[in-house]
Amino acid sequence: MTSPEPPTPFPGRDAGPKIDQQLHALADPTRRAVYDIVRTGPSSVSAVAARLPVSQPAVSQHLRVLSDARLVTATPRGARRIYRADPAGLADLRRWIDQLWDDVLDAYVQAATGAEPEEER
Amino acid sequence: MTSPEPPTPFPGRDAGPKIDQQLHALADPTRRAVYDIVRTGPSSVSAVAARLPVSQPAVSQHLRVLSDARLVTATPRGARRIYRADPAGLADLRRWIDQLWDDVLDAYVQAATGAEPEEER
DNA sequence: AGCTTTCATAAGTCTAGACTTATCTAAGTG
DNA sequence: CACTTAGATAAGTCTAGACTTATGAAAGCT
Repeated sequence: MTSPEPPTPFPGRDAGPKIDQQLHALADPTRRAVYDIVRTGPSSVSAVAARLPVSQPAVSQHLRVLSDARLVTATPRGARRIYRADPAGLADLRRWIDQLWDDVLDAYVQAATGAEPEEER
Repeated sequence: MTSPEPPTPFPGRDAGPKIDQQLHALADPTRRAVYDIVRTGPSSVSAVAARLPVSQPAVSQHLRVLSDARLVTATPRGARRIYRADPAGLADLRRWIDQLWDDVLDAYVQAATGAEPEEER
């Protein structure tokens, strides 16, 4: 075989905007710390800020990113807003990673076992 | 109960440098595209660059980040360097997410079921 | 009604990092 | 050998985004 196509100009396959947001959200250490606090136990913004060496607005901004990524949800409780982890959002990311893992492992064993198409240029 | 401790000054728990590198590596869309090409089939640097709208040095730099994060490995093949996905690196990230998922789901059902310690201030 | 608390948002700063072009080395090819 | 090809690295630019302080809007408290 070895189709005579040009180098396939562009894969175009993307992880989708949601996965992109979630990876971006968890890539920052401070934001991960915010998430760790919130997921351990539901917390208000100021309660999170009290445990981290950053300002309250910084925490609000991190929680906004986590909320947009569907990794946390907010529930108004009087003047406070209680943030908690949203399992549904994390489930999406987990599915994505699992799929990736299956693909990678599959390609790996297939390369190790007999058939090796090797590199493509 | 309600322990009389101060707000627990800092969690200090971090995902570790390796997970941090891997999340950071996969958080960039272009780098994810590089990874997608390489994981689909082992490729040289120029083969990757030919399929993406970025320069060859950009691809080299992305592959460096992916390599440092143990997500890809390089094998010299003459003047070329063949890059392929490293399952071991991805396994680390997958384990981390799975652990996170277990924790989050656990906290969620525990909050839903009876015992609700609610927010902590 | 004021005064306080809680939080989001606005606006500005400053650094990380995603790109570029310009090399330099190493390995193949005539 | 000269010449090309492959890729890494250096150096510089420019934007995203992680912070800050300042302020405004709700909600509770006395």
